[in-house]
Amino acid sequence: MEFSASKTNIDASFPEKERLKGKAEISELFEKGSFFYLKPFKIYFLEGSQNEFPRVLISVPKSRFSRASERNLLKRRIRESYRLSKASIIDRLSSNGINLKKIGFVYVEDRLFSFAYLMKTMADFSGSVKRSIKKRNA
RNA sequence: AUUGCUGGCCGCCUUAUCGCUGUGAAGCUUGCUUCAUGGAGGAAAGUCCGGACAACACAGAGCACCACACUUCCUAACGGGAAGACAGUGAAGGAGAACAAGUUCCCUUCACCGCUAGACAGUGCCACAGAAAAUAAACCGCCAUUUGGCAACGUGUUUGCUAGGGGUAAGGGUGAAAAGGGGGGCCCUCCUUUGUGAGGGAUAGCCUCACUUCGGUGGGGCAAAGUAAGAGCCCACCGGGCCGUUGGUGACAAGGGUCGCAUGGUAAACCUUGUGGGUUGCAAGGCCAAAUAGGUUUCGUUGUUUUACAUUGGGUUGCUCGCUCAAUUCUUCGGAUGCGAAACGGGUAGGCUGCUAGAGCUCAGUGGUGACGCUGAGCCCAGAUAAAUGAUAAGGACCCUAUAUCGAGCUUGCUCUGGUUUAGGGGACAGAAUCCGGCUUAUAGGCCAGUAAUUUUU
RNA sequence: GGCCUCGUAGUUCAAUGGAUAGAAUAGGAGUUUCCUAAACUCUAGAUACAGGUUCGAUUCCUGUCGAGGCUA
Repeated sequence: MEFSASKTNIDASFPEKERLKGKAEISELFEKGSFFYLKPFKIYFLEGSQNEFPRVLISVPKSRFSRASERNLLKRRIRESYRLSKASIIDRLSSNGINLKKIGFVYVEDRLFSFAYLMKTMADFSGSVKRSIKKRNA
C-alpha cells in the first residue's frame, strides 16, 4: 500500500509538532470532533486528509487529581504509552482508510492506572475508533 | 545497648534501550540531523510575612484606615532569628514563732512556655449564685449609750420579751474574683486628765559577731501593739505606690527613705501612646505583528440624493409629537452617502523580551557567648509555557513480615538487642512557573550530636 | 498568578461572650386505623480540626484542613 513508503517516518518519537496546542485548535476538537469512552479515557477525535500526522492532546482534570505530582505522573505514562504504540495505531488505521487529524485523551477515572494497563488500552484504540465511526455513519 | 525528647544532616544507586528539553559546535535541505554538555525540592506546597525588580502617582502637613508592640543585637528588610530581662506553669529542695500538719504565700535550682506597651486619660462589660461585684456593701448574726409597747415583782437610773432607729465586718454561706499576703494584738505594776497615759517584762521583728552543707545555726544588743463590743482599727514583716542612690548599653535588679496603702479583672472590648506603611503586581513592563472588522487621510468612480427627509413663522391641541398652510435659502469645478484602491496609526491571535551570575555556591582562615559578619581562593549549578526533567528491563544496597538453620539463655521447647538462607512485600511527602530571605504545614526510612530514664558489663 | 467569603443535627437555617446550643424537616419508637397516609406523643442526633485570651468561647485571636466565588 502507498502509505508504506512513508512508514520510515513513523518511529517512537514524539516531537512538538505532533502535540495539540493553542486555544482555537483545541476548541475545534471539542466542538466538531466525535468522542467515545475507552476505560479509563474519554477520547475525542477529528478526521482529516491523508498523509497528515495526528496531533494529540492529553488532559488529566484537576478535579479528580488535586496533587500536581499525580497529574504529571499520569500524563507522562499516557504520553509514553501513546508514543510506544503510535506506529501500530497509525498503521492499522490507515490500512482501514481512516486518517485522524486530532486526538484528545481525557482521563476520567478516579484511580491511578499502571503503565502496563495503559499499554493494553492503547492496543484497543484503533479498533474502538473504527467501531465509533461505523456507528456514527449508520 | 534500648526507649523518649531536642537540634542538625541525608532522603536510593548502577547499567542498557527508547523518548522530552536548554546551551554550545558542525553540517546542509533554514528547520532538521549529528556530536558534546546541563536538566526539580527540603519543603519546589500553603501564599502567612518581608524585600529586590517594574509601571503609574507624588510640594508639605494633618485626619482616617491597616499592621506591629519587654530589652539589646543580627539583617537589604521582616510579624523572622540570637542573647538576655520579667511574668506564668510544672518538678525538686528549703523556710514556715509558741501541739501537729504544711494548703495559700515566700526563697533557691532546673525544665517548659509567653501576640510581653498602657487598666490612678476616658467609656463599656463582669451572667448565675450571693447581703453586697467596683462611686463598695448590713441578709442571718453580734453590741449596748436611745425611743415606744407588753410582762414580772425585787417598785428601780430594775430585769426579761418585742418593734423602730443607731453602731459593728469576728462567725455563716455564694462566687473565677469579696478589696494585696500571711501573722500577732500577751503578762505585770502605777496614776487619776481611766487615756491612742507612764514604767517594766515576754514574743515576733531589727542590728551585730562567729560558724556554715550558704538553706541556716549559735552568742550579744535593741525592741511592737489604742478600745464598751468587734477588728477592714493598731503593730511589725513581705509585697506595692512615690522620691533619691548604686550596678547594667538596656529591659531590669539590689538596697535606702517615705506613704497604712479601699479604688480588682478585661485592651485576642472600644480606646490611648509610640513606630511603620503611596498603589498595583512578571498575566508587571517593553518590542514585533497575520487574518477579519472598524477608524483617519488621499485618490478614483456620475452609483444614489440635493424644491424637501432642510430652516423659519402661523393654524389645530391645555402642552408635546403628529397633521396642515405659508415664506426663506443653496446649486453640479459644491455637499452628503455608497463602491473600489492605497497609505497611516491603534491593536487581537501569535511570537520575542523581561528570564535567570545571584543579599549565589563550595573550601580555608578569622572576629563574636550566639544569630551573623569580614578576608582570600575556586566554581557556574533548571529555565519549561496545553507547560520538559520520563518510561521499561536487569542487577545491587536498605527496611518490614514469614520460614529454615546456627548461636546464646534457661523453665528443654520455648524465648531473642544476635548471625546466615529462602520467599513475599515496601521506598514517603510531594513537581520549579520573575527571583531571593523567613515562617507554617506534610514526610517511608536512615545517619550524627546533646540530654533523661532503664538494663547489662567493667 | 493575585484576591475575597464561608464552615453549627442527615438537610435548610437560628443563637449580645453567660451555661442543657434552638427551630423546621428527615430518622427511630409508640398512640390512632382493618392497613397506609395525615395528626398527636416521646426519642437519638451537631459548633471542621488544633492551640491561645477570658472566671467562662459557636462567638474574640492565631495556625491548619475543606468548600465556594471574583479577577486577568
